[in-house]
Amino acid sequence: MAQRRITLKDIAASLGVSANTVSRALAGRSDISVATQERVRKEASRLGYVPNSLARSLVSGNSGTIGVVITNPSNPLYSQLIAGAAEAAREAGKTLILIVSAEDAKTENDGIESLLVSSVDAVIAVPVQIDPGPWRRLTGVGVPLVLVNRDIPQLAVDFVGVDHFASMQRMVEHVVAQGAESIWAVEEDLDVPSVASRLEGFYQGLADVGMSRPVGKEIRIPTRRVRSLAQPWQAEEAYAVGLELFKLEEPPDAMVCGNDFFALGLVKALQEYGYRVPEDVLITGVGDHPYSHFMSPAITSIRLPGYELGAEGMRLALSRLRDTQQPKRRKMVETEHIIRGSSVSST
Amino acid sequence: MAQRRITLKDIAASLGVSANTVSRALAGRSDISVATQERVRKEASRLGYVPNSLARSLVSGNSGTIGVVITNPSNPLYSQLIAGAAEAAREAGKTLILIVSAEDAKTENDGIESLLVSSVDAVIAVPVQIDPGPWRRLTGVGVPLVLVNRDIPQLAVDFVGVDHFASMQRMVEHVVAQGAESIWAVEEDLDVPSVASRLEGFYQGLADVGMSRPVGKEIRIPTRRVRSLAQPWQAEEAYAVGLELFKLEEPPDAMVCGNDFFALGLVKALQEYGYRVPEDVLITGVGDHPYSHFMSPAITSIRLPGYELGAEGMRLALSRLRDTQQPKRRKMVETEHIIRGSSVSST
DNA sequence: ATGAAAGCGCTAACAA
DNA sequence: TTGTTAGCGCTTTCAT
Repeated sequence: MAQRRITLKDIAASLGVSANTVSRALAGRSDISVATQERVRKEASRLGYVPNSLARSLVSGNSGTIGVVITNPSNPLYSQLIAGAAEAAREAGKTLILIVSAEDAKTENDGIESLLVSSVDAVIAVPVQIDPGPWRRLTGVGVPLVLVNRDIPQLAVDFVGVDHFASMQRMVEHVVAQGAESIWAVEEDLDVPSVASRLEGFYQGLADVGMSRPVGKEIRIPTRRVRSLAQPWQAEEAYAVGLELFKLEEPPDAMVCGNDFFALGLVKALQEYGYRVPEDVLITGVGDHPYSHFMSPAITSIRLPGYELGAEGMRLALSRLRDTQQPKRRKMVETEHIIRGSSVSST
Repeated sequence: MAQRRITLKDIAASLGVSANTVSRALAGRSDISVATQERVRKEASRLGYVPNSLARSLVSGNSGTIGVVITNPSNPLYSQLIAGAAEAAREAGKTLILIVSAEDAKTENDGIESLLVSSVDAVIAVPVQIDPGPWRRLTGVGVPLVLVNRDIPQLAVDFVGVDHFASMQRMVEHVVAQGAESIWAVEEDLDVPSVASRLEGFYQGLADVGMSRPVGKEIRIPTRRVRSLAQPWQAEEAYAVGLELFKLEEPPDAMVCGNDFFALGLVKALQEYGYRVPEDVLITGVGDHPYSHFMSPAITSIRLPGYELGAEGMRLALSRLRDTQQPKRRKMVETEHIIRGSSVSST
């Protein structure tokens, strides 16, 4: 069963050469005769040799692994990010170590620690905490860090993200153009830059059209950290919050949500109170989740290119691995407003 | 910037003891004086010591890493699997190395190879290929393998999955009870055990109620491997296939789909031809994706506990790590039929 | 073109 | 209780 793995030494012994010769033959170095290279290669594959990257890394000083820290794979944005990062890592021959923080600072810290212990060559992360301290554990020992989607300006590291501010601002303009006069923003209650930017964009959008806070209102939906890992909680929670809310007051004529799950839940809650979407209330989301196109009404949303975020984040990390000194880069990937039935006034 | 990392030797030198003493002090071994332990610990944290797991693994023979091989993170089942596996790994203090095979055998093989090179202690995998060969690369050198959702009986390794056969059989019984007389199965065209089991269950369900193949028909929707990583393709593809299909022939009175995305796309295609769901056609899915409850009509589905699959798979792997000799286990997790509007006859 | 020796950071075995 | 030695598997000098 658990037979000892073949090492360079085994090949060397079997061939009557030194381990060193085997090493260089397999590395394809030019200072070794072609004949020997061939003999070694053949014997290696005959014995089923697999290089031990642990030993190799110990010598070379880099492990060939990249840490990826995300908050929640059940969020389509982040599952696509994983896909993009994995594909880019594969292309580069790097191994991907995954940390799931579950939107929890403690778990994130433990994850950072374990990445340090694992000697990852670089890290790309969607941070939970704004506190730069824990992340400096990485940058402090020279591990390149690339932040994705949520920036921490104090860290001054590479960043790839989307312009949540402008996206939401434009979404407000859209619903205003559709005749909305009373608009609510619906967001998670996370204290993270992406949510903050969208809320700023929300108020800026209102101001742009001469509206002010009285016609705009924030609904913050509490994040359920625990359940979120097993199942996205947002739609159900938005539905429940909506039911309670609409019992007390009339809904506005537009609700711009921070993600499509919220839109989903609110549409259902609204319908239970006899409101129609979009006739009575316009609804928009963010993320363009794969089902949004197929709802009735289809959900207006902002497409966030999660795959690109992951792939580009990985590329930035690999690039910095090659050149540590290059200036910090800040890359924004394009979003796309996809206007669908849920936000198009029928009047 | 990239300052050299602190090693045991640094602490030893700074304290005037041997590296070995430091090692054992930090390991909390009993053969070291409490006073020394305290001194060492304090100095270690003062210097910001982080153990090097590469070196540790090289000595100990196990890396503390578990490989997780999935086909596609954009599939909610597998994104939840990742979450479950990650959480279980975290609890056990293990590091998770992620491989995304993209439903591609070549990519999967490369992934297996890189897991070998990485010296993972164990692997849990949703296999693409039925060919046991590549997987024996792992089992052959004593790396415990746990298969999830898709079994490869020839390998005779630990398995955790769901009973796709019985689930689909029961789903057929359900639509028949709702009055369906002509039923189509809609599946991916993947040659994997899960799909095969559902199709067997489909025909068994028909046979159970005295129906035979003429009233049952298979629609196989081609898997789009490339696009699938960036975005789930199933709903769009099912929609497109549906449009073409219904142009040629009338739909049956029930369609049982292999996943909720297909159900989504087909409902839309049906509606474009003026058919109503569930009045004219009953539709069911598999997976109970997070939006299915919120569609109108809500989609009947089979809940697959992805998080549990991942967590249990990881637990099986860890358990085998502790005891290599224990008998192979085959664990089935419960599914749940969630009957919603899309499959409830209104007559 | 090849071999011998040293060492990456750590732990286990054996001394003292 | 602590230090010394050896070695995990590999690569990089430096000889030969």
